[in-house]
Amino acid sequence: MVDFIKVMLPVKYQSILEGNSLLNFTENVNTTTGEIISNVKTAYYKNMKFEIYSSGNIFISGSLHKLYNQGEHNYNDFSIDDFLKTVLLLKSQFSIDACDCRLRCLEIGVNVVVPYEVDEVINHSILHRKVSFESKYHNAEGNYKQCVHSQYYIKLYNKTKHFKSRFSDVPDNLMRFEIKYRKMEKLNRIGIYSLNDLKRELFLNFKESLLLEWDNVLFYDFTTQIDHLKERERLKIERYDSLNFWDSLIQGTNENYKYHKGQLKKSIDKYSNNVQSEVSSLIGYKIDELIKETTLNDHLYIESNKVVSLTKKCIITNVNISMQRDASLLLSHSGLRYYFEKDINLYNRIKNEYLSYKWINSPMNVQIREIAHNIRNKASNTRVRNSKYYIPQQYNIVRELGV
DNA sequence: GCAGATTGCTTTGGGACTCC
DNA sequence: GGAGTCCCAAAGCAATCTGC
Repeated sequence: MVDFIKVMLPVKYQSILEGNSLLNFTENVNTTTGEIISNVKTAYYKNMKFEIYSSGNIFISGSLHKLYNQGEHNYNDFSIDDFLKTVLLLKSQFSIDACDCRLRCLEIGVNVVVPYEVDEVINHSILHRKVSFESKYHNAEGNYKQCVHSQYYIKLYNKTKHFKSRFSDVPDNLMRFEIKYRKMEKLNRIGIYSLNDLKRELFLNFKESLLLEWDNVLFYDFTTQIDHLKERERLKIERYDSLNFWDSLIQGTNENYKYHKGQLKKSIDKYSNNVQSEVSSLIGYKIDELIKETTLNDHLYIESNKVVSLTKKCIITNVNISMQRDASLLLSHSGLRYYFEKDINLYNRIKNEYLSYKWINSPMNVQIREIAHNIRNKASNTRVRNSKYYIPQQYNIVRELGV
């Protein structure tokens, strides 16, 4: 959940960092005179930047999430336990105490697999608290959309697009929603001053903030079905998809803006899948998963997972189905429920692939029933198809494999 | 024996294609 | 253009299995 940080360290760390063999500090030098022309020494370690200023100020900045991943990426989940391990890594490798890390900047965010094209979701996010989203590009982060407020930024990323070419296990439709606090006032108000203040219980505040700010996105729902309406009514709703329309409203009275926001909400409730609310639930689930107490030392949890570790895989989805009954060949209800509770990313990937559009708004138990149904349909339809193509005496590799 | 979980098979609906 | 055919995905339904 915690990603980018910028912290200030006390002056005592100058000699500690300069003496650390993992850090190679460099300075800008005039190549003709040999004179040092900058007032800062800089070193890099796995995406983290270490700066020592001649004034005595020392800063570390970068993504803790990427540091945890060897400086490579931040597309996977970064739980509170992973964060705490990374803080311990700062201590063990650089002798940096979390309580000495005075926060200057903090980014919190969450990666969720959404059941839609991420670009569709991002492109229909129009405003955040009356401020429009701008398209941005960053060497390390790729394309993203950002909304600038005086104390914080809101950012939306398509992580699949950004990382898929480099990492094969990036899930499809992976969206990142992020708040970057560039002023500490809001965080100070809830007692966050240093890295050491980022305790488990405070992460519930982060959940609240992320959900609140996602809810504050003015979103035109691209699943809105209004073809059947009279043209006049349809055009009234379609104009809500235009940034220009909302821009003109922002210039006008607040009442008018609120009226149209209300009308947009009504049309979303009436004619769409309510994508924003769906994504909100996914963000909530994901955060709950990231901040829950670790079970790594829980004996019963380890024992129960031993069963799952005896890898027996579904012949269609290729996921582990050891939690189902012994004779199972296909991922079914209990397996899907297991993944819904323990690996929502995987569950959503399976849901995206096997749940038809018709059931997308159905209750969870119905969705699970239909996902399981479609998985066995796939097995059965494949079997029927193959039986047509192969004559009985012919060697059939598909039959041999049991598909 | 019963309820729920799991599976397999048949039927249905719709899209793509061909032919007249 | 529309009738016929093929193919595929999804829905419907019944049978079997499992745990209590």
